[in-house]
Amino acid sequence: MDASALCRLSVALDLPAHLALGSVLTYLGERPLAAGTLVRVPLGKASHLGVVVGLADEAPLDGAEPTALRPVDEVLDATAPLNPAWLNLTRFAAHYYQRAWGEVMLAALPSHLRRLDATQWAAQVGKLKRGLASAPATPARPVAMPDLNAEQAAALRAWRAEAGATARPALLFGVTGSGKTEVYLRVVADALAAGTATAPSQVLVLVPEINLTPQLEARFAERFPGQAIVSLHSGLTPVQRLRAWLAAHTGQARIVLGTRMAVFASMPNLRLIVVDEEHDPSYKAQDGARHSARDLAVWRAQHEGARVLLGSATPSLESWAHAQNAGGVPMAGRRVGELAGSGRYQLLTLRERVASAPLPQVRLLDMNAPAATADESSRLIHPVALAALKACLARGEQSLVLLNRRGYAPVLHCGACGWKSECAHCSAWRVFHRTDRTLRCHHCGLTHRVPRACPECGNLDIKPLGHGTQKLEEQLAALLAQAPTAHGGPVRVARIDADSTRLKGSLQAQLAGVHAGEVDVLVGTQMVAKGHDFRRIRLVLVPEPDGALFSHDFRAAERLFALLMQAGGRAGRAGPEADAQSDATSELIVQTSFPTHPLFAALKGHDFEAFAAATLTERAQAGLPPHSHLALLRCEARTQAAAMAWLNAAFDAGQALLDQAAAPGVSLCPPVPAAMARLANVERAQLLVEAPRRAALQAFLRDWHAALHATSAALPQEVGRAVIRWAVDVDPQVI
DNA sequence: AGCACGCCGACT
DNA sequence: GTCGGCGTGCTC
Repeated sequence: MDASALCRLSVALDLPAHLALGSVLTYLGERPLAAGTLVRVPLGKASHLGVVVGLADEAPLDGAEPTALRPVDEVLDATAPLNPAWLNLTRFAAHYYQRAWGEVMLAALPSHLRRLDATQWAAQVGKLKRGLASAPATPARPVAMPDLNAEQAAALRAWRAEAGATARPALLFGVTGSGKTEVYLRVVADALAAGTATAPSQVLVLVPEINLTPQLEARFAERFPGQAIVSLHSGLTPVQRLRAWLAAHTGQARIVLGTRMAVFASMPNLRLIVVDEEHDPSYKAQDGARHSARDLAVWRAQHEGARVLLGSATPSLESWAHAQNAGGVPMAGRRVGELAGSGRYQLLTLRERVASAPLPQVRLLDMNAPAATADESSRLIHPVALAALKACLARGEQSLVLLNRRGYAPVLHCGACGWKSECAHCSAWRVFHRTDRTLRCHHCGLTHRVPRACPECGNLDIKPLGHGTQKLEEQLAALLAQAPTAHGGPVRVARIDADSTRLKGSLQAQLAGVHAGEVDVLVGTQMVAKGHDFRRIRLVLVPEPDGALFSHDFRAAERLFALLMQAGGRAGRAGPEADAQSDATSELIVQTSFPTHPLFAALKGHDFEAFAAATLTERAQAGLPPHSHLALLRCEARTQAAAMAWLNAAFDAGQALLDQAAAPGVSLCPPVPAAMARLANVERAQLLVEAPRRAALQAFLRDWHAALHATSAALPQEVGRAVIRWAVDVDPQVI
């Protein structure tokens, strides 16, 4: 082989971040390969999947020049290379979230691809192409579309009024039941119609959870017959995911529907991204590069000439601030979408529920009142709430009781010696599950049979403290046992939570049972509050929301408000299946010991805007997001002392950088143990970084991150050995 | 992270 | 005499 014909290729690989090597290595290629080409390259003994990111120049490599570059093993060229826009997206995400580019790219590719050689890859691609060629082309019949109400039409007009390079991201702010999905369907139809025969448009639709994909996929399939729709989420088998990814990458899939991972789908003709329930915390990844799929969706759309529509009944304060006029100052009393003004985001507003179904009445029950403290059952279910449940039963209506705590009781307690069922591996209680008589840690999975007697003192009288969904289900059944029902039979109480839906398909089956009217009272966790329509439910009861009001987590109230609004929205949604008495008002009952809390006043008025304005003011005063930008440096170690020692060194290194005044306004908080200090026998601590401007935070993180490797190398060996890993979390969800 | 090489106790 | 314990070190 003529050595002069060889070229040096830069190839990004998924290498562990603490490796001093970086993630882009240099290999010899027989010919230049376009950036974005998939290759397999040797590294040590094994062959790894990598992505060509360019030709390496003749300058010396990072660190010592290796004695000999190794040639690439093979080129996976059965498909087009990943396009420059995708490379830019992953590179931006890597920089922004302080991770290696190769790690982000390889995590964004279907994992099954790593196991294929060039021949197997070509076979997969061929299979997909043949499959598509033989699939009967469904004729694209025109589909009957429901009429838009005035607000939906106005929102669509406003959306269409912005076009081209100057179009802003749009925030569709619409109460539950206001018909946001219909607006999504219309803007998707627009985007698909705007494509050309040679480059048919592709659309990406993001949803917060896998559970929501089937119903949305059905809705899109019905509206867009003949258009290839694929789903992309972690519930797929590796091969299914590979196929869906490939369909998106080749441009054959016109609509890609998925969870946060789908924001990285390779889509050569991407024209539109819809982010449904954009406020949902699930969009923020909690492992690897802790990216926000919603934020990346906005960035991606703006850099690929696509448009982006964020939708929510309770937008994130970040998005809400962007949709206000000057500099994020909220403006109360805004009129409908068409008047949406000069924010960074276009605001589209839907205030009315479709078919004018009324919003649920919100009733607060004061749990300090004598009626609520008379006996144990009243402390759980206020007599007024119990009466409302009974009235529902008598009328043959369904009710939903929402408790965000699964299991029977959150902790088991010995009254004699004070023993509690703590987890041996986590700083948490093991939860009492009565159905299988176990104590289970919900964090690490540690499970034991419930002891017959106190393990500390042998006392036989150990008692569950507090209540979870299992106990609530049991107690409601007891409290309602004698209540007359419209169907004449005994009351039917059912429970839907992560425990009852462990088996594949069981959530859908249980939801179907509720829809079929086989359940009178449904007990559930937030799982049932999200996205599922219960047209027969007239009453939603939230017995214990107070925990979130005074949480150390500054976003807890925001999440509670969203959950309560969403829960209330489950009640009495109008629709073709709504029963005859659909004009009857539905009700959201909230039991609280703090009835004067301003959150509840806003809830009563269904007034997200008031809640957002008040919360934004508080955040401004406290210097919290969206008025500032945060990052966390997290450290995991075998001992808390090692984690703290490591973070203290990182703190000093960061402070030294700040003393050079490189990043204006950035400040560091001293390290503290994490809220859950021990998880699965790993001690965790963290250090908060705060900055008034995103750019300053980014500049600081870049320099700091580079310095941290040297900092940790300089620490005493026993600290270094005890540290398991560390990582930066940019824009953390909880601090 | 893998997966080597590398130097000390219980087995056929 | 080997098989294997996992301690350190390297991977373009």
